[in-house]
Amino acid sequence: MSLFNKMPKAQKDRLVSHTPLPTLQDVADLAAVSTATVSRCLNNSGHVTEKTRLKVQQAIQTLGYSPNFGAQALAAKRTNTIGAIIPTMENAIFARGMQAFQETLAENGITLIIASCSYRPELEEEQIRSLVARGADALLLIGQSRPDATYQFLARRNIPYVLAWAYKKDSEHCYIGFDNQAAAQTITRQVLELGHRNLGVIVGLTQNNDRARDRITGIERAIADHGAQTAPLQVIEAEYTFQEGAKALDQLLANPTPPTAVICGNDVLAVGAVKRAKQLGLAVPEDLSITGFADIEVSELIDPELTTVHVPHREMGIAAAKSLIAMLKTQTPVESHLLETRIVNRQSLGPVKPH
Amino acid sequence: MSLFNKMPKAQKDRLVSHTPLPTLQDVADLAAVSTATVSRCLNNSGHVTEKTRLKVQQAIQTLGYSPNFGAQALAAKRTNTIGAIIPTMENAIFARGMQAFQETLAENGITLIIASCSYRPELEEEQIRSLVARGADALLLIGQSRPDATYQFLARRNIPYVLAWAYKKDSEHCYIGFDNQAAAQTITRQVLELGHRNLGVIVGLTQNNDRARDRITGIERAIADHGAQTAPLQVIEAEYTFQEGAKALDQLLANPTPPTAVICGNDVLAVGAVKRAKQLGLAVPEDLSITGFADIEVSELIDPELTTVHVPHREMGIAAAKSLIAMLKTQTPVESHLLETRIVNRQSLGPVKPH
DNA sequence: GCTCCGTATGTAAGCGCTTACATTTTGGTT
DNA sequence: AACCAAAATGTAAGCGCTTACATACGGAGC
Repeated sequence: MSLFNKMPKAQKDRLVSHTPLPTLQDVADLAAVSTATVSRCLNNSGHVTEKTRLKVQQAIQTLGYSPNFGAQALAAKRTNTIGAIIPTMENAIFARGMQAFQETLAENGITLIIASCSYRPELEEEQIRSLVARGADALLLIGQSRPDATYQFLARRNIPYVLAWAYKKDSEHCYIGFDNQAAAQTITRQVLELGHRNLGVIVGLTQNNDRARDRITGIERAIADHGAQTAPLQVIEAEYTFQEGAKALDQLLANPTPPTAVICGNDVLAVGAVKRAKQLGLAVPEDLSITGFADIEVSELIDPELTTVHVPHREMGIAAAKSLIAMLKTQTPVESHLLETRIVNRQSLGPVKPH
Repeated sequence: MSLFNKMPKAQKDRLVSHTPLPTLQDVADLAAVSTATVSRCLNNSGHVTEKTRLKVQQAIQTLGYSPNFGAQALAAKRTNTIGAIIPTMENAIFARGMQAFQETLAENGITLIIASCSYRPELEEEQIRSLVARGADALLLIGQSRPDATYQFLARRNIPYVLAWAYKKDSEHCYIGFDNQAAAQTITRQVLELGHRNLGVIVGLTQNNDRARDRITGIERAIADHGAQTAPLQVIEAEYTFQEGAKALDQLLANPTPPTAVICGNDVLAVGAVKRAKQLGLAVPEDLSITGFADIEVSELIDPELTTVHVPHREMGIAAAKSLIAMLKTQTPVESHLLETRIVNRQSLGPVKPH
């Protein structure tokens, strides 16, 4: 125990460089009102005369008062904070949506806490607990696949959440996203209609990633529906980097009967594959067609530009924010929200080459 | 006033679907110790027997206890939360660094709150206040240019901060970054040494962006130092998108004596310019050399691959996190940290074409 | 001028933790 | 067995807000 700690508070204050911050009480004193009135002004919860409101505002100004977050949270039992746990911030796939999400929250006076889980479910679990412990009033989660215990944890704590970047009809959960399977099915159908009969697939790692799995299902279904004879489908899983996309293409091409079209589960892999194809002297799409998924910026950068599935990233982020805010306000669940995807026809998909 | 609100608490509890969450007191009761002991276990602040620690842990388990954030923050006067305000999450320039930043914070039990300011200083100011009001213990800010009042606000509240993505010697602030000017100067020197005498520059909007300004200064200084006769430097400012980079190149090429080399203030613009050059039928680097800055992923995607300035993004994010944590722990300022950049020679820069 | 009532304001009880200080326990010495 | 310091644990006072309820106020209606 140091001497310092034994000092009376006033003496300490003189030694410590900064004076204590003004409190609600200080504001109330200066404005000659009660703390309750000041609090009412701050949260504009009505029942305050214009005149007193001005007095209080004045006092807040001169003192440079700013509310204490912990006290506010403790007393009000809410933090005006929403958490989001995404696989990674590095991947452009989430960047735009999260940006819109954050902007929308900010417009509503809500702060975003963000955490990433590197596609590792146990880390996600941990981050969920951590964000809740940090006082997140609500959560944005990506996709659906996680243990029941996690959902129970959230229910027990009465924490609203939405599952974004995915959609499922008639679910107990609130989805804000698009139908990965249908979208993949549609673009695959288009590939088939261009005469391709030998398809290759490159997707992200499907373990713990329901979106990637759904996309594969969509591709398979399109092939089954189409009926025309198709060579057995080769599916390669790869991490979300250009390099891995390139490597995956190599694998696909190593096959004695290489595919004439490669459907990729996301733009990053697709763009990596396109680059590799060009390096190998293959013309895209003349020798090899390649499609993407997500329509992120790079898809327009690569030459040839990528034919891909457009996903309304910003719209999704905004919708997720609005839904969460509504849930918080009404304390009741909110309907899922299906967003439309569409195919952007650019240059990387063409008809199959006649022999 | 509804009937509900008049009920005794016990009756309410029976009506409301969820029972109240367990508190520290509940844990203490179950473990048959005092709340102080439980608290000491939670914050492992020593002085607890292994035996009691186990008892407490047990009780926490069975109750599913999790501390109340507000109460903790209020009593401890800290939130274990660090805020970051970056221009945008969409831009890959910050993504990797922020990812590393967040990972490092998480390893140290600290949560990241993130906000973006769209390169608008008044919004940044607002976000700073907002994050502080949300209880951020410390802040990461990008670059240096902001009003004195902002720094005073932080000083008054005793909030440590680092300025990242930039560096300045002998500053009162703590910088964690690299020397934008020196890096730009070095790559420009290399361009000049390859015989180029007519240079063009494409940079981000310099208003409110000291990094962009520093890079221009570096370029100008390299030219001045080099001494050889050089055509007047054309500088175009552009927003951080591929499209704007392309447009800027058009502007540069519209000049009667177009540059033989274009130095770009960042990779996004550079890559946009490369794509445009190819569209115009210019061979890169044979007809036109183009350099970037940042070494983000796309620089390896474009063909030809970009010669650019490598910035240690992850290292910077980690260093920023560590510095902030140290400041929080020691309550004293921390030294600035200069990170090294280096030029990555790839394909987009070549010797000037002889006539 | 008095009553009544709706609205503005005040009072004060927590909210669930942390931590300084007080007290008890432990175990090594004599 | 008595003593004592060190270690473990307990006690209780806040931390700075929100909000249910109590009270004061002021104007309308008589």
